[in-house]
Amino acid sequence: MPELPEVEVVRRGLVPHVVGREISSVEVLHPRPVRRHLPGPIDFADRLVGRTLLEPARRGKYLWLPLDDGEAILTHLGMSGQFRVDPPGTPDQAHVRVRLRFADGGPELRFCDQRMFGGMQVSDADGGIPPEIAHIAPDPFEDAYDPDRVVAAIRRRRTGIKRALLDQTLVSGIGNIYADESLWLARVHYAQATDAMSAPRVRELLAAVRTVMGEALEQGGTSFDSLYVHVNGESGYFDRSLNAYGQEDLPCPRCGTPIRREAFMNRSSYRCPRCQRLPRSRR
DNA sequence: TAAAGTCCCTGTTTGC
DNA sequence: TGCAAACAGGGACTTT
Repeated sequence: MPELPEVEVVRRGLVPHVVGREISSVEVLHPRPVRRHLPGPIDFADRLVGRTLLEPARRGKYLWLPLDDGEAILTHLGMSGQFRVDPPGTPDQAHVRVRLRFADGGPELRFCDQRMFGGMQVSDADGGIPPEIAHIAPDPFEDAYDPDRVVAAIRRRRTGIKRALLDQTLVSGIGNIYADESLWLARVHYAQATDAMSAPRVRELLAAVRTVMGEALEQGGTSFDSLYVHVNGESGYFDRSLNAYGQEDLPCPRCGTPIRREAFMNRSSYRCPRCQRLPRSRR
């Protein structure tokens, strides 16, 4: 499931394959992945033909391919989206939804998405951040990221800390996996009340977020059951480094207590029942 | 199956 | 007190 590190790996992987290439044709094989492009699939295709791609950019889990006219192809991988680069004529892998062909006759770009939570749309980005994602906060690796502001915003909330970490308008790029891993590293319970956390504690947790996602990035991202792969089809290795997520009943690497899985927000949360305890309520 | 991330809807709280 | 805006939480969407 692609979160920030996986999306960044994809972005870097795309750079040598798309920059400076002119799109010659676009094939939309399923309407759902372009559902956010309100003028429809035909307009989506028409708008792109003849355009040249610039260097891919990213904020949080969103990735966009800027075009030479200031617009951009804004994409989100959802939970199973992939970009694949393959020579023309290569048999399609499963779930190819959109295909871009290029004027140079070289490898084509395929957007594959089994579960179709992801999507693409042409955005009037005007050379900057697409307006559709202007409400998304900077991610921890951007220059615009300001930890002080994020700490303050989190402490103003009245909710559980994991819910706040997953709120892309506070800080972007964090999904279920890295939320659990960061909470484990910082020894924080997922349900910890945000307004009861000290500023240094929140700052510590945000530092853990950066640490965890930075390490994942170095290892090429996390991979699960082939849902996330590099543009060449290879998967990342960070899943071998997970300490909490998906580790139910396995010993906590820190204290040996079995990791527990609990339902939270219609999802699973993994935590060490010893390292990550909920403090007694202050109210 | 259960699992994922985002959007949308609803209900509540806050601020002027 | 009244109203609008912001916030919080839950479900839908989709596939295997």
